Amino acid sequence: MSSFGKIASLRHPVAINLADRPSASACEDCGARHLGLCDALSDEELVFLSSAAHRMTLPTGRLFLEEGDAAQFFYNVNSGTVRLFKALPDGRRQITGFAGPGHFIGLAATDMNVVSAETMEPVQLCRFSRAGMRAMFEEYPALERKLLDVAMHELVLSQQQMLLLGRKTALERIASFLLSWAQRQENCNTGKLPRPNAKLTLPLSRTDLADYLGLTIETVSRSLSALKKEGLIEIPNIHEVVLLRPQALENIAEAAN
Amino acid sequence: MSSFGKIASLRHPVAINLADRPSASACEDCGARHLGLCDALSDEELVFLSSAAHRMTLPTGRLFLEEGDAAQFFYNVNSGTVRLFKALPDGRRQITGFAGPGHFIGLAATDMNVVSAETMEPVQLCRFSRAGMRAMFEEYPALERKLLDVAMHELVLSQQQMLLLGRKTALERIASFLLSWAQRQENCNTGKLPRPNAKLTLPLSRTDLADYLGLTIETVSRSLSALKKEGLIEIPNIHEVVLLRPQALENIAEAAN
DNA sequence: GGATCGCACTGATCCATATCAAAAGCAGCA
DNA sequence: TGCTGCTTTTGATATGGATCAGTGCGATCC
Repeated sequence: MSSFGKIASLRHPVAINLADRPSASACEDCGARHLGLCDALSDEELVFLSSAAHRMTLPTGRLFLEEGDAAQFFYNVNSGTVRLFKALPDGRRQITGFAGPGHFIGLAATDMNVVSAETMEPVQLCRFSRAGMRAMFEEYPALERKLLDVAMHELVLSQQQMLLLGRKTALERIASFLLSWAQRQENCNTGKLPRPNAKLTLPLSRTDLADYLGLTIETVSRSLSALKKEGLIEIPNIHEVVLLRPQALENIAEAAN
Repeated sequence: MSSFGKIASLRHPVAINLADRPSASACEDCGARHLGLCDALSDEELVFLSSAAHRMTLPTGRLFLEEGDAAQFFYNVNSGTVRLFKALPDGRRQITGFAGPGHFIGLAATDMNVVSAETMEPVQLCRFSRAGMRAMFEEYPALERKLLDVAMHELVLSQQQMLLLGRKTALERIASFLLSWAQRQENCNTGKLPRPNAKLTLPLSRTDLADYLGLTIETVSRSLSALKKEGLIEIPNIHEVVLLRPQALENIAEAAN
């Protein structure tokens, strides 16, 4: 099997399709190869890992990991989107992140899960036993290296999110979110501003958005309307946003003045 | 040299005193050994790593790592406390965490630092070159394993903090903070509630507290006063808090009702 | 002991966002 | 085509915490 170019950083979501390696191909959005782990491992190692994984397909709205439960497994998403969240007894909910193709779920756990995970669309996953994780690391240090990269990248994102939740206004949160989501889907996190008129697809409901940004759905809706009225974005339908003036959004998001 | 008991999880801060191993001893607060990395490495490996580290001492209020700068080094704290934060151009600040003895700083970076770091008291650190990190990992996989544990634990904490910042009220934030700080210093993060009348030492100013909890100093002050008036805490002086009724604090913190 | 300075606390007011209420859009379905 | 139920948007009002404005208080210095 041919070798693939090294992936320099984790700006692009790291994908492993352990149970289905032939499906690894150029990303239709950005052209990069979502190989991640596969890239770091020999064929022999891959065979081993594939056998350790269980491939599953889940329908929309399935809660497959619950905060407080024993952490038996960790997962790697192959397709679809998953929301990760924590909740308070009275129902208040904070979404801590979204996991798309290539993302890992359930790494940041001790013996219990610290977040819940629920599918937002039909989702394909590879499931790994946490118990066997240590043993896998012993045999395949490359796996561990990749996971360390992933964890450190997650940490960077969560620090950004803390700034957003702790100190930004509603409008700034929405602007920040639109840009970061564009990064995520359009330029594969190159750090560049999306081009004008970039079209975003949001699999999220307004409720998800509110729970991710620490706002209410009404405030989310009003802020989006405000950006629309100012001519910075267009909203053709609920699940699409067009970024007419990304630079202006960036100025709002980073409170540049 | 004698071998030390395995450290089962990362609930206890992981300390490495690479440049000064003899100082590793039983924690006066909890009796556990703050060995962390040392525990995972052989003496021979330790000697290598010690030579890779530069030991430094910094005075109070020293900004030694700035967001946006090239990420040359990462650090391990030996003594003292460091605040990690992100700031917006207009001066708003969000503290993303505090690093005490045994904590790592600068791991979650790509080629640039994503947070700034500033000492809150006189601090002793070991400094490592990031450039040499990969090479160190090749030679000493145990180092990587430990860092993965650390990163995953940080992730757990930051998810908790997102819930706090996005969804909790001022009073809930203060109560949550007091309990988590107690965990940190008193029972070495065993997950248990601190005992009644546990005394906390806060090296933080009210401004730090506000910037960590996403509040203003006035609200922090008012919330602490409210808890005092209700008889849940006592505040002998600015840098000390006595938790008279931890269970009641927990009820507030987790919105149990 | 008194003056000065930097924080912390407390009170009064304001405002950004939450909450409450209703209308509008939209998908599924008979 | 219209009915039903759900989500989103928009409008009116309420409120938690921010902002503004003192006051208090302990440390340092003379």
